[in-house]
Amino acid sequence: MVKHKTNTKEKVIIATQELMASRGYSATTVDEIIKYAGVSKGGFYHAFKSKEELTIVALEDYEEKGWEIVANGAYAEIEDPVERALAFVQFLEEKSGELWAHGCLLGSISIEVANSHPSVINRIDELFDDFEKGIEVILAPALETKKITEVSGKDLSIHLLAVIEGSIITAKSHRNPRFLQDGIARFRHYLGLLLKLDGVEKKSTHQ
Amino acid sequence: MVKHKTNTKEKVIIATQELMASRGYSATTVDEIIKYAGVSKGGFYHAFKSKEELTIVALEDYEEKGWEIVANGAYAEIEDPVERALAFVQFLEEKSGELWAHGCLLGSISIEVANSHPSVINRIDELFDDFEKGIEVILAPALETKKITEVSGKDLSIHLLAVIEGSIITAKSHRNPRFLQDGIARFRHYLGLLLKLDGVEKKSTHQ
DNA sequence: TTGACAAGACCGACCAGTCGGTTTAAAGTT
DNA sequence: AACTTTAAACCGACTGGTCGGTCTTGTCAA
Repeated sequence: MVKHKTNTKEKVIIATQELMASRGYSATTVDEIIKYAGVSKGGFYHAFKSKEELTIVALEDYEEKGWEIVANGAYAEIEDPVERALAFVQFLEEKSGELWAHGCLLGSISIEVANSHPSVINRIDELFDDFEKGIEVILAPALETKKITEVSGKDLSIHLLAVIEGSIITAKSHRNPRFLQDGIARFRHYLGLLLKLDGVEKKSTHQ
Repeated sequence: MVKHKTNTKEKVIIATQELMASRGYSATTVDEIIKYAGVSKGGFYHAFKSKEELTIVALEDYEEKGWEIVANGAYAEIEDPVERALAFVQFLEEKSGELWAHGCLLGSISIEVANSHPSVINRIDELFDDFEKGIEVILAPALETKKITEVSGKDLSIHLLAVIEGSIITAKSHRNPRFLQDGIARFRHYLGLLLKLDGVEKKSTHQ
């Protein structure tokens, strides 16, 4: 297989991720995608058989790239499980602007396709599960170390994802990305209380 | 001015609220709305001048009806501010299926119109603010009673809204309304820890 | 030659919105 | 009560434009 210089697929996928994360599925047209990507309509339909198939590919690529950034954070080298879990959440907080600059692709799409595009919502379901399990691996050891049984690692990872998705919505409606950062910080505060630590630094500067 | 009794507006508004909450703005067509409402195209455009104007009216009505349900909860009669705040969150938990049966209209729309329909997103911004202030009035006294200053009532009300919006997304993608209930319960757990209460009952039953 | 793409005309379905005409019912007239 | 008047409420075929997707022709690199 010889590699070509111009990769239509990649450009289209990136355009789709940015446009759909900020506008959703229906409001993002194929014509907009190809214009944003600098690609022709013929090239587009040579690379993808439909808008729906492209969406699934874009979702999978989004999960892969996103998790790569998360998995390579410095927190991973901390040995103490409790400190590692808290550092992980702080890492998300710091990288939130980069990770969800245009919104979350999974969240933006899942809202509108739940009853109309089964193949898409099924894939989103699985990708959310992957994220959840990845986060659980980081949070659960902290709970075990502190012998906390009232909440499971799975519960916490589901909740963290909900906080992120919800904070993206409030950040969008208020047109202020700080709401996302503060939302994650608030989860960290919860986690700190749960792990019975004192002095977890926090900020609250909405406005 | 002669008054004619009619319910076209109301039927259209209800249809719009249900359809747009579950599909978003772009994916909800005017033809679908009128079919769902059992109204003609002419009747629709006699009552509303455009889809965008209808959306704003539907949002305002949504906020009004939603807050009416919330404001009339039994929690309001509890005198102790701490118990009242916790009962309020539990009330939301119990009513979540009714309040957000099809998703949240504000959340579903805000995701996709942030960069395309300024008048709509401005109104959503204000309506979210109204909700926030309404919740703050309920949560802040609990913090004052317990002399908690590390988090403000405003911070908490913003966070609760984010948890609800985010949990609606995870509930939709996993096709399981329990995620919403559990998300609110998790916030109640946080609030309980914060108010330094022991024995706040909690549940965690994700599959 | 072959495969990856460019360019863009074109298709039928569907979109938001329009328009001329019809129905309804309250109010005025007898 | 029986009529006419009036205007709002309502109807649905229709319009211009956009949608996702197809198709043909052509370019260029390996």
